[in-house]
Amino acid sequence: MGIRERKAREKERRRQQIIVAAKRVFSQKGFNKATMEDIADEAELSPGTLYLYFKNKEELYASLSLRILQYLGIRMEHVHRDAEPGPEEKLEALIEAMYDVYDFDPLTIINMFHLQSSETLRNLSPELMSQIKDLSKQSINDMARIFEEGIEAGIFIKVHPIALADIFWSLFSGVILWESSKKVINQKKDYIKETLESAFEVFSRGIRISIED
Amino acid sequence: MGIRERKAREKERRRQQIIVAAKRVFSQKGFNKATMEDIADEAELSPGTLYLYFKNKEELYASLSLRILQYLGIRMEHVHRDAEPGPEEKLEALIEAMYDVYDFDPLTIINMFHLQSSETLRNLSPELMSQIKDLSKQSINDMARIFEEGIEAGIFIKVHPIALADIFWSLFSGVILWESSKKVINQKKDYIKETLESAFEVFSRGIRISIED
Amino acid sequence: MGIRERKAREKERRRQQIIVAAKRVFSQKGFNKATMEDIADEAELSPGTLYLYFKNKEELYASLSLRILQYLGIRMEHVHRDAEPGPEEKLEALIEAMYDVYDFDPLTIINMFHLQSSETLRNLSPELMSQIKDLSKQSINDMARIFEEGIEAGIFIKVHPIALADIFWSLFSGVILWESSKKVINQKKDYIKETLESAFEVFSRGIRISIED
Amino acid sequence: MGIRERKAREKERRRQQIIVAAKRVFSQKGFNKATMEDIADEAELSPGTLYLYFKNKEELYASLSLRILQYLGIRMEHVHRDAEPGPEEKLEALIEAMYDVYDFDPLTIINMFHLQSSETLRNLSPELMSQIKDLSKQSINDMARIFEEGIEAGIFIKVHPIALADIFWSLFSGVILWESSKKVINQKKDYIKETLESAFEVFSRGIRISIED
DNA sequence: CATGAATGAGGCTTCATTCAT
DNA sequence: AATGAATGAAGCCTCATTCAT
Repeated sequence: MGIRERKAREKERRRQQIIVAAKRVFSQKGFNKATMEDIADEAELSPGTLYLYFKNKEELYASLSLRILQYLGIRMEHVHRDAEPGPEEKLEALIEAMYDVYDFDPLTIINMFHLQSSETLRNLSPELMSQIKDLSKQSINDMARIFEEGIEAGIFIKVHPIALADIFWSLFSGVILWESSKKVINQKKDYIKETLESAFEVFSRGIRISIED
Repeated sequence: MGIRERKAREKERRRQQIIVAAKRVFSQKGFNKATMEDIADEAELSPGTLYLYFKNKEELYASLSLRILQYLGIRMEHVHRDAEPGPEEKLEALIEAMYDVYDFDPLTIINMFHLQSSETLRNLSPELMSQIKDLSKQSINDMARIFEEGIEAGIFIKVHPIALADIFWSLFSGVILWESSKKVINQKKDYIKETLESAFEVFSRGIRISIED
Repeated sequence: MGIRERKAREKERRRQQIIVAAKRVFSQKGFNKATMEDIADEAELSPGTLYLYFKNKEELYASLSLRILQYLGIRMEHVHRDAEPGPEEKLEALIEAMYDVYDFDPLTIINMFHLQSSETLRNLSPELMSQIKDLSKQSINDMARIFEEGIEAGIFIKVHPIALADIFWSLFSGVILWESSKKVINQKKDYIKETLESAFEVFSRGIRISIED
Repeated sequence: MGIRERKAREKERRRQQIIVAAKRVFSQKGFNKATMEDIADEAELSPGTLYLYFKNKEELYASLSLRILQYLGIRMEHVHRDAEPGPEEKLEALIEAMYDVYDFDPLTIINMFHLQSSETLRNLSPELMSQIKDLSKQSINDMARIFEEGIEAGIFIKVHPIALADIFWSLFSGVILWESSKKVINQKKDYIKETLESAFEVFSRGIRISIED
C-alpha cells in the first residue's frame, strides 16, 4: 500500500506540475492563443502526456479555477470558524479573505473570471461543471450566512442574503476584471488593490444600517 | 448627389445588417466558437462580403461594443444636461441610464464585458482600440463628475471620483457577468435586473454620508 | 465612319491605359502578388472595366509581352532593311537592337521572361498563345537569317542558324534574369548593361571563324 | 544512442520523401498552382505533416533549389581538385559538370531558375535566403577562378572573371529556360542538351584568345 | 460602356488530439 | 507511463470574376 500511495502522490505531483505550467501560459497568452504545446513545453513534458492527466484543453483550463475555488472554500470556512463572532467582524474577515484569495494567485483568478464569462463554460464536462458549481455555491452560501447573521442582528439591510453574496462577489470580480483590462488599454500599473479597498468600503457602508435608517 | 447619398445609406444599412447578425451569433456561441461563416449565413451574405465592411473578425466583434459605448456616452451626456441638478438626482439618473444601457442590447453588453476581459483585446487595430479607449474614458469621466459634485456638496464620501466611477462600472459589469454565468451553470432564469437593483442600492447607500459620519 | 474610327481609337487608348498600369503594378509586385484591384486603382478604373478589355488576369499579363515582342519584331525588320549589308554589320545592328529592346521597357522585358518561364504560359488562351508563338518565331527566324548569311559567307561557325538564334536569345534573357535576380539578393545596383555588353562580345567572338579554324 | 540515430535518419528520410513529392508537383504545376494539399497527397502524408518539416510553402519550394546548389557546389570543388591542371582542361571539366548538374535533376533546375526569377524570392526567410546566396556566390566564385587562371595564362580574353562566370551561368540558365518554354509553346521534344552543347561551344570559342588577337 | 459591390471557391496554416513505440 | 510524430478538420481571409445598375 506504501507503493500505491507513492504512485498516487507522484501522479498528483505531475498534475500540479502541469497546472502550474498551464497557469503561466494561459495567463500570458489567454485561453485561445495558448497552445497545448506551449503548456507542454513549459511543463517540460510532451503534449501527449497532458492528455493522461486532463481530458482536454478546456478541462485543463477549468482545473485552474478549481484550485482557487478550493482555496476560497477553505478561507470561507476559516472565516466562520475562526473569526470573532459578530457579523461586523465576520464581514471584515471576509474582506481579508478576499485579498488573500486574490493574492493566492492573481493571474489565475483573472483567468477564472474569464472562464466564468466565457463560452468555454458551455463546453465543460458535466463532472467538472458540477464541481465548479458546487464549490461556487458553497462559497456563496458561506458568504450569505454572514450577511444573514447581520440582517438578523438588525445591522445589515434587509436584502436577500444570497443576493448580497452575489453582489459582493460580483463587485470583487468586476473590479479585478475592469482594473486589469484598463491596464491592457493604458499600459499603466494596475490599481486593483487600491480599488478593491475602496469598493469594499463602499459595499460595507452600503449594507450597514445607520442609526437614522 | 441623391444617388451618392442613397449609396451611402445602403452601405450603412448593410453594415447594420452584418452587425445584427454578428451580435446574434457572437452572443450564442461566443467569440471563438463563432465563425465568420456563421455570421455570413446569419446575415445572408457571403463570407467575403463581411470583409468589405470589417477588416477582420476581431474588428467586427469590437464594433459591437462600440455601439454600446456610444449609447452609453450619449446617455451620460443626457444625465448631465437633463437631470435635475443635485448629485442625488444625478446619481438616480445615472442608475436609470445604466438600466437603459443594459436594455439597449443585453446580449452585446455581455459580449462587451467578455471582450474587455479577454485576450482578444490585445489584437485590435490601434484605431479601434483608441476609439474604445476614448469612449470608455469619456463615460467614466462623466460618471466621475457626478461623484465629484456629490463630494463637493458634502453628500458623498471622500473617495477619488474616478475610483468611484470605476467601482460603479465594475459593479455593473460584475453583476451582469456573474448573473449571466450563473444562468449558464444553473439553467435557471437570470436575476440580472433584480440583482442590479439591489447592487445599485447598496452602492448608493455606501457612498452617501449619513448624519453620524 | 469617322465616328466608328474614333471609338476604336478610344478603345485602343483605354487598352493602353490599362496596359501601362498593369506594367507598373506587375513589375512592382510580381504576377501573383499583384491584384486586379491594384491594377484598376493604378489605371483609375474599376476592376470590372478591366474585364471589358482583357479576358482575365493572365491574358492581361501576357499582353504586356506582346508589346515587347512587337517592338522586337519591328526592330528585327529594320535590321534587315536598314543595316549595311554583310553579316558582321547585321550582327552589330542586331546587338544594338537588343539594347534598344531592353531600354524600350526594362521592367516588362523582365516580366516577359518570367512569363516565358512560368506556369502562366500553360493557361493562356490559344489565340494569345499563338500570337506570342508567331511573334517569337518570327523574330527568332529574323535573327537566324543573319546567322545563316554569316555561315554561308564562311564567317560564322557551322551551327544550325536557328540554334544560334536560340542561343543568342537565351543569352540575352539569361543575363537579364540573372543580373536582376542578383540584385534582389544583393540589393546592389544591377549590372545588366555591362554584363550584356561582355556577353555579346563573347558571343560574337564565339561564332566568328578565326583564320586558323 | 542507436535509437536517437535511427530517429534522426527517419526524420531525414521523411524530409526527402516530402522533397521528392514537392519536386514532382511543383514541376508539374508550378509554384502558384501547386497546393500544399497536392504535395501532401503526392507524399502520402497529411497537409499538417509538411509543416513539421518545412516552415511554409515557400521554404519548401526553396529547399528544392538548395539541393541543386549544393550539388553544384560539390561539382565545382571537384573541378578544381580533380581536373587536369590548365584552364582549358578545367573549362572542359566545368562544362561536363554543368551537364551533370542538369541531369542531376532537370525538373528542379528549371524550378530553381523560376525561383531565381520570381517575386517568390522576396518572401523567403532570411536564413534560407542567405544560404542560397552563399551557395550561389561560392559556385560563381569557383567558376570565376577558372576564368581567372585562363586570363592570367593569356588564353582567355581580358574580361572580369566574375562577369565571365555570370555570363556562363546566364547562358546555362537562359538556354534551359528558353528551350523548356519553347517546348510548352510547341509541344515538341526539347532540345536542351543539344542547344547547351552548341552554346558552350560558342562560349568557349568566345573567350579563347586566338592567335591573331 | 463603366461601375463596384458581392460572390464564393479555395488556399495556407494551425493545433487539439491520437496512437504506435 | 511517456513520448512526439502524425493527423486532418476547420478557420480566416483573399481575390479573380460577375452582374445589376
